[in-house]
Amino acid sequence: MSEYNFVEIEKKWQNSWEENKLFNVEKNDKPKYYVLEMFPYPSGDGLHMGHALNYTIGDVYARFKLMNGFNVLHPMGYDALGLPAENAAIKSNTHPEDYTNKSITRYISQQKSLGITYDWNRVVNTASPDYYKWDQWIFLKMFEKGLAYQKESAVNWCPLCNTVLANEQVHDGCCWRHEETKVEVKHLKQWFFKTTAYAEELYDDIDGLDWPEKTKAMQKNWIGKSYGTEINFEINNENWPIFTTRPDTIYGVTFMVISAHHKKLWDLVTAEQKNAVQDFLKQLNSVSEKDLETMDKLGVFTGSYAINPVTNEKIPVYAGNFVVADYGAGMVMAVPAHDQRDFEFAKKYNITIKQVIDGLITETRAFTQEGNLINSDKFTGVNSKEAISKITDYLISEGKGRRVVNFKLRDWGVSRQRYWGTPIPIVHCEKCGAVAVAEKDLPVALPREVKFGEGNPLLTNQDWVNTSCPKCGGKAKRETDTMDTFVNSSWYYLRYADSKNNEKIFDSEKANYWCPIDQYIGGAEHACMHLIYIRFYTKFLADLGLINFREPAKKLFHQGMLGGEGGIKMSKSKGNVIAPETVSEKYGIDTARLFLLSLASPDKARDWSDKGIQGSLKIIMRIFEYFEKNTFDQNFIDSKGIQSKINKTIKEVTIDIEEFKYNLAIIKLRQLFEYFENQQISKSTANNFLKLLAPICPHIAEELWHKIGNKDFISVATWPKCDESKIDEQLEKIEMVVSSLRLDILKIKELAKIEQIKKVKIFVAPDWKWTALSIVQDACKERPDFNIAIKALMANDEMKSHGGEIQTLLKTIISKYTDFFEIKKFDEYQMLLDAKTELEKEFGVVEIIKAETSAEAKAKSAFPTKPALLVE
RNA sequence: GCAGGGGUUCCCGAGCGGUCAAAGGGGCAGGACUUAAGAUCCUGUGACUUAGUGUCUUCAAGAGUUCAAAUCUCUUCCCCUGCACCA
Repeated sequence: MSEYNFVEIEKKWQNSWEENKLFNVEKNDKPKYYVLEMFPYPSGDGLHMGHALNYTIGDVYARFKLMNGFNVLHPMGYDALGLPAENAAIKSNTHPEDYTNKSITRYISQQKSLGITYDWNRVVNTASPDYYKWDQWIFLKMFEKGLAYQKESAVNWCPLCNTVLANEQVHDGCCWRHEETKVEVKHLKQWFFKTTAYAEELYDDIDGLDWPEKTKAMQKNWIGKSYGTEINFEINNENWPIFTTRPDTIYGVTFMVISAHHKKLWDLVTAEQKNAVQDFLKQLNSVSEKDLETMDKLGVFTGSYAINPVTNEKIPVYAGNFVVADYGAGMVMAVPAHDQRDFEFAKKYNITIKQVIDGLITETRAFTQEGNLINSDKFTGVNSKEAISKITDYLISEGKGRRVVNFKLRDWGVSRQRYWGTPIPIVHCEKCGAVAVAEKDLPVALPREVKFGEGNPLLTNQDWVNTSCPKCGGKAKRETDTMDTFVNSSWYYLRYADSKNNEKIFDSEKANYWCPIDQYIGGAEHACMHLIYIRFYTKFLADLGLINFREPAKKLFHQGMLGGEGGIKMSKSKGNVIAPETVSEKYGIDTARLFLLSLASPDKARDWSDKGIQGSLKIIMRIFEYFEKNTFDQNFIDSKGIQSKINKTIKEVTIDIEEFKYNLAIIKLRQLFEYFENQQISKSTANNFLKLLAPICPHIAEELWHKIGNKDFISVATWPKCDESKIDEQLEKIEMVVSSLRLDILKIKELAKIEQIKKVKIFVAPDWKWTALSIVQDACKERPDFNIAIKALMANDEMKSHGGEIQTLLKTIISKYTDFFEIKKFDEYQMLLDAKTELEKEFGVVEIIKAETSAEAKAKSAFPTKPALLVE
């Protein structure tokens, strides 16, 4: 008997699948299905088990759909541009291109050993000019339509590196390379994509998506549609329209707060306040809103005053760290009496708190609920909810306000002052300004020769920077900002449809055939950013007429995170990263797949465990041995039990996999296997079992499939169909009854020291529903039994104390709930008759005795919820 | 801080109003097999109790709705994810 040599088996089938091009797809007559896992950033650390889990979840689904007769597109690619490659260049003097290529090579070899159904002909690599050429092409289209534009915006700046820092590179307000150097906030002219142009559609289309509800909720909150009023405040004779959802509190505005990152902040700062504001800004050493929000709410007076449009009061304007620069006007009207944040700010800086809604304001809490207006001139007495529209109407009639719909979503800042990104195809000409590079001149390729570590690397290659203007031919410089890497991942799924096209971004017909993605799989951490950008791009490309759909992914699934041994987060620094190759060598990748998927529902977090995987190996070895030991005959007739069990399993596993409940599918497969493990099964049942196993453990399924004489590949075999007529729930119940009776009999035999069983008598009350009722009725007449009866039926102690009046109630309850409690006892009686033969095989004579009346049933036992047994 | 999602028995995790002392796995304990170890198989694994059974205590904590709550509602505590230059 050969042993389970998983390394050899897995290699063999992986090669065989590749040689036979099993997973390379083209358009055909079958319905298409596009399964996509979010592509990885090829990090130098290589793939870890968490990636493997993600791809395996997708792979099981792709294999399942493939076997269900779909033409399945399941591609893989690399989101290869990004910060880590550049950090490696700075820290270890490796060129980002080399770092990336090395990482990709490693990723591919690791992924191939996972046995995944990727179509390796369609790989995309975003760092390749063949790919990012089309990122640049899209940029030009956006520029043409006015959706790509420049404006000033704040960045983290390290004066020592002389460069912009990513939020990630700022640690506690200091530079990642210079721990003593405080990061400064600087304003630079940067490129933006006008995502807000699609805000309404992005928001409205969420409802139509078959995505997790929580993700949809997060996107809605992120886009943040709100109806409000824009009110004109005058500051230094200039009009500032301020957005608010609470115009009802306009009479209570006692100060204004402008974002500390606002581009017009300095217009408001007076000479006397200059130093104070400068000092304040120095305290802000990150542009990350996360940092700002967790910091104390700080502010400083700018020296300017705004005029309240309804009261004409002069109110001070503060600069604050908790106001978002790009939302609304980047300034808020503060009503400390009725907003908690404003309240705390006012307390801190001793600003007047003016109450305008009747309600309780304490030392620590503002009154933020609904109420009647006070101190509000002609609106005094109006309910605050009504006042929202009344005051808005008034402001409109005075020409001091208007109704607006506001979105929290902001335009997407795509500029990065870094090397390893897609160059922005713009040339700055002294005369013509920002000019688009001609389409025919794309791609604007990254020059290899640059210096890292100080300033923007692209600026260090003057040959590349200096060019001529595409418009006037005069002297010009290239844009040295590159694009955010989210740009690359916003349309990659379309490129897979036609990944090698040199003429076009993709062939529309191909994209429309394969896309949108039917099932997208990736981490929940992308709920807001990536998953909004990809939707934005899809809508834009649809508007260009390139595709005929407006949403990228029909269905979305978030896999859970994989933690390290003992629940500790897997990380390089903790040294607990599990590499898939180590695992495949030790246990085989099928075992690893089975283990990872059996641990938890795919959307839940789970932890790696070296011990746990042994359990998975065990069951795989048992399956292997079972198929080694047995032969499978086409003409063998399965027992009714096996027929029922296999069909039920087919039915349930099909649903479980469809719904991503792989862990439950595995439990059912194990139970099926354990059921037939010591029996003979037919060839077709053996085939069906292996088919059910194939998506989860494809290699061993393929191996055993061939071993039992099949010639084609199980990976592309047809998924088994459930024959409902073979499912016999009654039979399964009987089996349970038989096995529990059997154990009971054996136990009695042992206890009673019976050498040889001569006869088994089983007593049952036939019409249990009726018997129970009559027992209760009897019991109700005589107090002593009353409690027993009621307790047994209702298990409700409260009932005891209410005495006789309860009888009527009981009857109702019993007739209503008897089904839950008692009716199955009658079923058991029927089953017993069926089970009789089964038991006789083992114990000789078995007699089933019906207790004819309730009195007789009572006599056998006070409350026999199980058949009474008498063994002689 | 804001937004979203969670806390289930020794551990990991199913369950998401009645058949729930709660699937499955792991661990642990006992038994079978073995010279022994390993592997494998069987049994047990909240407490007390019975031949079958029953009673009590459990699903983060507290309160509530219901004849009935792990499951529904509210409050509190803790954990995870995201917060726009990590991808």
